Amino acid sequence: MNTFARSSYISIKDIAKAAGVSHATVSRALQSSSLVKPETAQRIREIAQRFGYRPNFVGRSLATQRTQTIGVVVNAIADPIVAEMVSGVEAVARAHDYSVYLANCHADPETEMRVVQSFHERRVDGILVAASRVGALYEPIAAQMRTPIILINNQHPSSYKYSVNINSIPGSREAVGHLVALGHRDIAYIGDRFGYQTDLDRFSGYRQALELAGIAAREEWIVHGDGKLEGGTLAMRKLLDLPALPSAVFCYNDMTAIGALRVIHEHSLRVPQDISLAGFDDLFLASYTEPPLTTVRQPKHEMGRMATEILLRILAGEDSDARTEVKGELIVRASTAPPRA
Amino acid sequence: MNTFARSSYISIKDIAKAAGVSHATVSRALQSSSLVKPETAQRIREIAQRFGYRPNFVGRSLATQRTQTIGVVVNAIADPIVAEMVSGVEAVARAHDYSVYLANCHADPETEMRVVQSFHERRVDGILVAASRVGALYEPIAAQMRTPIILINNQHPSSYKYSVNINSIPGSREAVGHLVALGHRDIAYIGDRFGYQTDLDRFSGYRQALELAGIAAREEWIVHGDGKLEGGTLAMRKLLDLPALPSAVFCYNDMTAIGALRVIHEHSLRVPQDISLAGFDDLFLASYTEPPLTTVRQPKHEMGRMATEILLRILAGEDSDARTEVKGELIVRASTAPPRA
DNA sequence: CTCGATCTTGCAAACGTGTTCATAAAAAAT
DNA sequence: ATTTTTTATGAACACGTTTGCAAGATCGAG
Repeated sequence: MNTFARSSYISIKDIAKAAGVSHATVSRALQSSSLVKPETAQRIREIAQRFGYRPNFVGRSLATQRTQTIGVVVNAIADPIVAEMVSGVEAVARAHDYSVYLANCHADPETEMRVVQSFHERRVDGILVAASRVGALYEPIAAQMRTPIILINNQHPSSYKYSVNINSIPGSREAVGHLVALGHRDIAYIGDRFGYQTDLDRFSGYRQALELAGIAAREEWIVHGDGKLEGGTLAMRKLLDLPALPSAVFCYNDMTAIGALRVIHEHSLRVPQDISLAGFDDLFLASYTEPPLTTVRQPKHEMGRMATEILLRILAGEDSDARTEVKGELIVRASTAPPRA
Repeated sequence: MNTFARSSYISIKDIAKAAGVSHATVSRALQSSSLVKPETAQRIREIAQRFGYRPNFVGRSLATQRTQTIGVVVNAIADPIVAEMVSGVEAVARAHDYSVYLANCHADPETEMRVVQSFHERRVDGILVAASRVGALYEPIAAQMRTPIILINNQHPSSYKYSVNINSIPGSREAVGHLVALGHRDIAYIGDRFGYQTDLDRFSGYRQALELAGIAAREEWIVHGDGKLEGGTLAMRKLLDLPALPSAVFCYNDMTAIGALRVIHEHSLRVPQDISLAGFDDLFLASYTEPPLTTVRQPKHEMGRMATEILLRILAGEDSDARTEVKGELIVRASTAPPRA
């Protein structure tokens, strides 16, 4: 046995006894209710201070039916995009005296729902799910649990009542449009076969930009990675093995682009002289690759903040639908240039 | 008002009424206590199932004085090392049915302690602090709170009872030794002026390796960044402005090294032909820089896991001191080579 | 001095669960 | 058939807080 065995903490009753009042009065005094005489309140607060009293949130939660806690479920904590989002969530949560539970679901829908259930059992006030694979299927569940669920970048092909999504279409259209404007006509796309809705959208933007320029898409220039660096390398290898090389490559995300960049260098080709390269997300890293990467900035931190603010608003009793959409901003760096003549 | 207004959930009492037993029996049935007749238990479980009953952890926590929750406080959620550690923590926590609170303290000791307090008020069963600026000062606090605190990479110059630290000295000594073995004698160090204990240790290892080789350290080749990429660039510029250039640079961490790498390239120098470069941490990125970075691997995920396991052991009643130390492993990649003749 | 109005306070119930203790019922032993 | 033992159950309290209600205290006006 060690020294951390639970034994009685000092509670509101202890200081009630010490102050010679009822514990109800102590409770009121500590929340500076106007129902208690100022001097008594002061005296009680001093005693509480002296005793080192700290309120017990568990008891309070049981009484108030509120835990001041929100649960966040993500696919992979260590993913830089996710980490940024969570950082945004945590910032506004703490600013409003909420704590945040963090849990991983490894992109598995069943685990995702199990985690949501576990959050519910802990009676979180609200739940945030990033890159949900469950999407609008939550609507009945949230209603039954009486717990609001907000989705960030819903990956299920459904429109959910409360969500913050990045609309990838204009961003990728703009990125590919930028390549077209530079004079490229042979533009490849490296997608993410696990990217679900997001991959579809980015591919959509790619196609729209080509159509707008009257360029026919070429089947063999559409390949897929896994959204991670490795996948980018494999996909880029496939492209470089082709008889006809594209002069530019638009990638599902920065990680994919970084993988592609590496393979391009391995083949002694130069970016952007031989091949232009663009990504999506604007990871911290993107500005530090060789050359710095042209990409579409996804406001990760911001999106975490927005989702949390929506949640807090719902918890405050407002009931506006909140299908918020953000757009990416094209950031032109050194990895894109006109094609060789 | 929206649909998420709190109103009564179904509780153990509801299904007690439905089953025609007391709520005590239901409680027992649901934790499969041997005190209740198997058939009754079965019947109760079925009714609970049908009612969609989910236990309320708040009530349970109040009764058991346990929340099955651990709090994690970190300096910056989005820091890749931190994210990896948290990922390790979450994995073992969830495997043992613990939930984890995550909070940021932005490397500010006061915020750090405030967060610890807030975790205590929520009656977490234990607390993990990564890169604490408070260190052993927690000993009395943890005792008073009756809540175990485990430190990961304690940054306070004090030895704390429960901690998992990386001992940077052998790792950096090995890294610099590797440079020496390659034939380098002019080796610079780029430190982290906010690195506290860790910076001291890595510098120590550097000096020991030099001493071992009978090389005198040169004041002007010891510069400091901020542990981040930007700091690395500034520090490297300072080195490159010197009349006498080092032939190798050992960096406080990979981020610093990546910054340095960038500046070296800007000056049209090559790594490793002109300058060898080594880092510390083995970030995911380190193997994807140009050239891949020689570095010392810090087992981030592992350290998160270990700390959590220690915590769980303490919570199970064991009371062994646990000053665990891990070592880094030198990973030789392409950024180090013999100096030019 | 009395009466109503206004403060201040305590009592008790509530929140949802776990747990101890006593007792009833059933089973086993005599 | 009676006593002892075992098993199953419920009543009651505990956990720490909030809160509606009522009672008591205080005060000012008449």
